[in-house]
Amino acid sequence: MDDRPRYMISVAADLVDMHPQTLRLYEQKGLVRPKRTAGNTRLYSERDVERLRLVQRLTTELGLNLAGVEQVLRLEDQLQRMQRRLERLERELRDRVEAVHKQYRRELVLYRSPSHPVPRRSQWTSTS
Amino acid sequence: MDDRPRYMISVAADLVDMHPQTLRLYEQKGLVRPKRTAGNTRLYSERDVERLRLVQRLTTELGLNLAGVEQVLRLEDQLQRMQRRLERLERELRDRVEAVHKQYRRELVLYRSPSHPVPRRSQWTSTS
DNA sequence: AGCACGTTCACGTGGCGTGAGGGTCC
DNA sequence: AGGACCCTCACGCCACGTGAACGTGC
Repeated sequence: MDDRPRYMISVAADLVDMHPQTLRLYEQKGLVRPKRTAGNTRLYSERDVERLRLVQRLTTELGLNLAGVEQVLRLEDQLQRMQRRLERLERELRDRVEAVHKQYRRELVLYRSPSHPVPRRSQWTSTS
Repeated sequence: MDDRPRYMISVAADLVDMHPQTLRLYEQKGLVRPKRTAGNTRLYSERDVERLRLVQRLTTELGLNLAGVEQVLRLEDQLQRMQRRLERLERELRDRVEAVHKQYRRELVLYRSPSHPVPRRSQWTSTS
């Protein structure tokens, strides 16, 4: 949650076990964007460090070059947004169906005949 | 639609303007899987050629290495499957809501009072 | 004053495209 | 028999990680 910039480059490099020069290279390629102090010193946030770890996994374990890392980061971001949209849609499906049921229950109370009581909903909702 | 293997390697290489040796390299890395004749000659399908073009775009235009291409192909495939699932879910949402409406319309016909005609649906569906 | 930061340049390694050599199939 | 296929090996280039040199900030 608290994601303020805090680590200068040597600390960040230690945290992810990489060469400081490598971190500078990654910034130059636009893969991480650490903040800077007034004196131009890089400050890496926890999120920056996490991204560094991801880049490290992609390069050392999977052997991607930096152009590939950039594309993979882009696609994974896109995938994550689509994932969220999908979950939202699933929730909406449940809610909308429920809303329609509620609505009709209200209407039935208004319009039903006194001699014909409204049956329980569970008896006339067929779908699971 | 018709996607039979048909191009031997020199023809496929001409089609995508690449070196035949490069195509063999891509197969070795598992990026394309052309069929073979009984005499062990590679035969590329239209789909194979299309994949070659994609690999070409990723390598020459975007500068990925082959490990990166592999990951990007995997992610794009995943993205496409998720896209289809999303469309399916959107359709389902519409259909389910409609199904509930239909169900209640039937019920209202059965249970309404003769002195209280059922109002038009457009009047008691509030949500957009 | 000293140490870690900044940038730029140089070097080594490895991936990848391409060509050559030699064998096999139609 | 010739040409295009197969495979393996070799070479050159470029990306990238790393170190050095040198200047600047705390």
